[in-house]
Amino acid sequence: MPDDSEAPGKSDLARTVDLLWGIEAPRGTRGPRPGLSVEAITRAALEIADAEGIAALSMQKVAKLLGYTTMSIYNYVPGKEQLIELMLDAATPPPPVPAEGEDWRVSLERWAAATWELYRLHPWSLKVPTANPPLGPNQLAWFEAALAAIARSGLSGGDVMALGLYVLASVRGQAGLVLDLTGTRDATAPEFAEQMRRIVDSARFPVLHGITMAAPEQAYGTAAIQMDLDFGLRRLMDGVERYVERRVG
Amino acid sequence: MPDDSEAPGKSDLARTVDLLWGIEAPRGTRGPRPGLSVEAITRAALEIADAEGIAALSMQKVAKLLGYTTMSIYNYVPGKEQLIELMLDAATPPPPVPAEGEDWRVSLERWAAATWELYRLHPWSLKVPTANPPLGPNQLAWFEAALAAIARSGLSGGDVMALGLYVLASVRGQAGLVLDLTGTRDATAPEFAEQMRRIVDSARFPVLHGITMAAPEQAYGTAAIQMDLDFGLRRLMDGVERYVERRVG
DNA sequence: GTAGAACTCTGTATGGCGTACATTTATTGA
DNA sequence: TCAATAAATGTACGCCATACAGAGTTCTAC
Repeated sequence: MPDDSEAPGKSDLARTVDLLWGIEAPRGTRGPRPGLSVEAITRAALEIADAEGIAALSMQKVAKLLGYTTMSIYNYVPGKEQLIELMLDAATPPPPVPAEGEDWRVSLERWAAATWELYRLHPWSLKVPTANPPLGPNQLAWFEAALAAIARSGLSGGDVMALGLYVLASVRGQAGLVLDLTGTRDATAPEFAEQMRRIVDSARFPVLHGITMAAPEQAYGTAAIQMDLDFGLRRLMDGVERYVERRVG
Repeated sequence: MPDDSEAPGKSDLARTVDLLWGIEAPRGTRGPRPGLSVEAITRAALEIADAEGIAALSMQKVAKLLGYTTMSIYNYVPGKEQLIELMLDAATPPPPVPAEGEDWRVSLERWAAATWELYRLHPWSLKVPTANPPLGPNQLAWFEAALAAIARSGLSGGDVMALGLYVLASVRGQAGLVLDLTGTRDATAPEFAEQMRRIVDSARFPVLHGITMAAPEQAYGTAAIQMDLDFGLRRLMDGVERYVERRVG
């Protein structure tokens, strides 16, 4: 692979974007045929992260899985951080396609559920040390799908973006909270509930106490929080409708 | 410090909770007076993370900052993971106190703004590799404050928790997205906008294209996203009011 | 008063990590 | 055929978390 600082003044961000979009400096014909590829490396890394978590991902493991030495990876990917950004984009499938004439609320709910599922499949993606916002083609397409649904609600430009970010953020946040709870290991929820009971005294945390004592396991199970997400999203969309009605009427 | 596996069957989670709440096995009187403390160690670690980010936090740096050897830290804290959980709780101040008779919406908005500010002050806290949900006294008190505000909206038990988690999640999520944008370094936003312009073509991403081309810098600035958060939260609360009215009326 | 238990702290060592750099090997255009 | 180019390897550095052994300090039990 040729020198990838083709335009010497190119920023890290720009180079990352090139990589994500497969914009490569044209490679010369001399030298040995490359045995690896950015795609193969990304796939291998993804496999490791999905199976063992992001903490277990190392350049050495990726290389070993592919049958090469560690340093050969660096012929294709500038470093671990960029590899992770490639992984994030590769883990994002095409977004759900709304049916013809589907209500915007249904589309958005489906989108949120699909996003949730995505984070469930790739829990590491929430804990990833990244400095850049999502700029890969798949991640952009995913977000575009949310915006397209929201645009059908009657909101205008800036508000569409605002709501899109809000919904994305809330799903991410919920997923993060739940994954903290369930972690890789399953069934920590009961133990968590037990600790809650130990700690949450009624004087200091009256509201929390009331809810926790009533039904702790239920309040903290994965299923419960999935329902919380639906509840919040529905209230949010109710509010949007009211907002649109008021602006129009 | 005495053997901390006092009750041998104690789980990791239980031991972490003990640590967070300062429940220590009573320390014997023999041996040298301890020169360090859990608090001092936590404070030092917090200082490093706030200044240099979580990636720069190492046990060696904490120890050096305190003038001790690396391993002496392990007399007070079982490992790095638990230290991070201590840091998370230590970074959480007492929550804002609502004025007498304050509207629940105002309380919740204030709470959300304060939470936002908290993440702005300690950006590392969003990227932290943690397996446990927040169980420290300060983090619980913070969340209790949100629940207390929401409880005044007229929602009932389970719905209060659902909405509390939803709002917390959305603030966390928004903060995470913004911190990806601005990072530690400031003013990546314009460069980000430039890359967006390069990539977002109108055929593939029509909605995103429309918004981005209209006012890219504005759409991605920190201030803008802060306003997005307010917008989303208001729509959410509108929806809650409608929900409560319907259930009551 | 003193032996030794209990405790803190240090020193050393292990195995892992990301990646810089120099070298070897394979391929091809001149 | 040979210099250029690129892929792949080997070696090395400095960092990391933490296990373990031992040194030094303080108090309890006798």
